Amino acid sequence: MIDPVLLRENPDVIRASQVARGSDPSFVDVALDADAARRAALAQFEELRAEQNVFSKKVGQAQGDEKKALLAEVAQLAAKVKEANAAANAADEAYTEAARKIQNPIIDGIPAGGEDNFVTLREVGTIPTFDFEPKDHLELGESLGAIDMARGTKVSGARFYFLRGIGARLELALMNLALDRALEAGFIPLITPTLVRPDIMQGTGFLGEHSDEIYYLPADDLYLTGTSEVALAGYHSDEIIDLAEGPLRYAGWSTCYRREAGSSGKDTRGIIRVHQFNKLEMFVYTLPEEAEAEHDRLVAWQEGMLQSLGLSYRVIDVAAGDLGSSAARKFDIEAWVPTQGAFRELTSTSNCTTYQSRRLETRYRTESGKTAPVATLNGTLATTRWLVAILETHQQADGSVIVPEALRPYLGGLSVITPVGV
RNA sequence: GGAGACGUCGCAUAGUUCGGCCUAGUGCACCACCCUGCUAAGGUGGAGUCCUCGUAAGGGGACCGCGGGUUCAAAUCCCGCCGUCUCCGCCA
Repeated sequence: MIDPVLLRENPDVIRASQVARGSDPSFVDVALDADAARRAALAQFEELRAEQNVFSKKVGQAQGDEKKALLAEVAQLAAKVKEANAAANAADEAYTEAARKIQNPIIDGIPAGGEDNFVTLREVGTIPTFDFEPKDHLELGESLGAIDMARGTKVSGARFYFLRGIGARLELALMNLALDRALEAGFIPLITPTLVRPDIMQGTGFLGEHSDEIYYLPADDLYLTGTSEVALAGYHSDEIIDLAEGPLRYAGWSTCYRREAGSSGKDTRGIIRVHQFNKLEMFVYTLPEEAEAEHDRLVAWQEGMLQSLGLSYRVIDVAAGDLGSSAARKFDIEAWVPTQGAFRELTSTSNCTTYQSRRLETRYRTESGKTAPVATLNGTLATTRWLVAILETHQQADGSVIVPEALRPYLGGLSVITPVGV
């Protein structure tokens, strides 16, 4: 939800943001009109209600004929109040609807344009080269006994898989490494619910543009979350939180469920794009003026992970048109996937400024004692997809894979994964 | 799934019988000041959230789990929903 004060006082900023995103700037004017109408309707209702309150008090004290007279007088007023109340409610809803169509104003200076207009901030690591024909992650995963796609499909359908043996262990090792890093940085670990109620799904903004992507259980009126961000954002909804001791940083682990409805035919091979995977997500509640610095810290923690795993990657500043509606800026980190000859997204971190917290009503107390919306940020610290880059990057000619040193302590010191007997 | 009880301004509670005396009382915690010399107690005052009008001082309105209804008037009566607790049933 956008800041209504910004809308009223500085609509041009929002218009410019809408244009940069490739969205419709006319929503701004619709919302402005709706805001004015809403306030007028509210004022009218409140005036009538005040009048009615005065009368009601008198009626309560009056007796006999005087009471009768007052009741006659006030009867019409009651009808008017009811009408004005309905009008004010309708106007308020109209405003909310209009305001929700406006996306979070982008942070000044981020690239304009769509998916292909990102700016590469830096490339880190050397792109691996092989003096043999590298295998892709699925071929490796199958020969290592780590990924079983066929049985995943048998049991659950396309885009489902089993991680088995070293594959299962590797994923747990990765998650544990990420969790330890998060703990070092002061994050509070959370294992989150993956089924949430409609109001939380709505509040986090996922029911809008992502609604096709979401699994829904009609018998229970619950949604399966595609990321623990949903539960983490809902965690402090409707609360006034204390930021005096610094930001609240949570590391949420959960399984994530995605329908991948719009991506048929894309990434059908292997575990790059699947209906179910695991993720450790960072989520931060902080002061609005701290948000950009925190955003940089989140990227730094992500880069720390990728570097420890010996992956080659680039950090991109995602263009305005490719942002979700809640994000004011987004950095993706993409790792080199050798058999694709391309960088593929492994992490994503968004600065949602106060947009998300306004919807969910998460506030803090300013020094003057007033409440104000907090800023929220989120970012990936590890997901199942990372196994793709790890396996492919560290493969050797004989089909074995070298375990990155950072993961070895979590695998009982194992340094090389070798193919299982075929 | 069945039966019952309950949901009040940070926490704990009063108020719901019989609608208006509730501008929602009290205790704890909190803030300021006073008193007092001592790991404390006491006194006085203040303080909720949200919207809105106003340069301001200061007004007005909404909020007693959520949403409707009855009424001149709802914390209080009626309906629906959500949640919590207890007992029973079922159960990976």
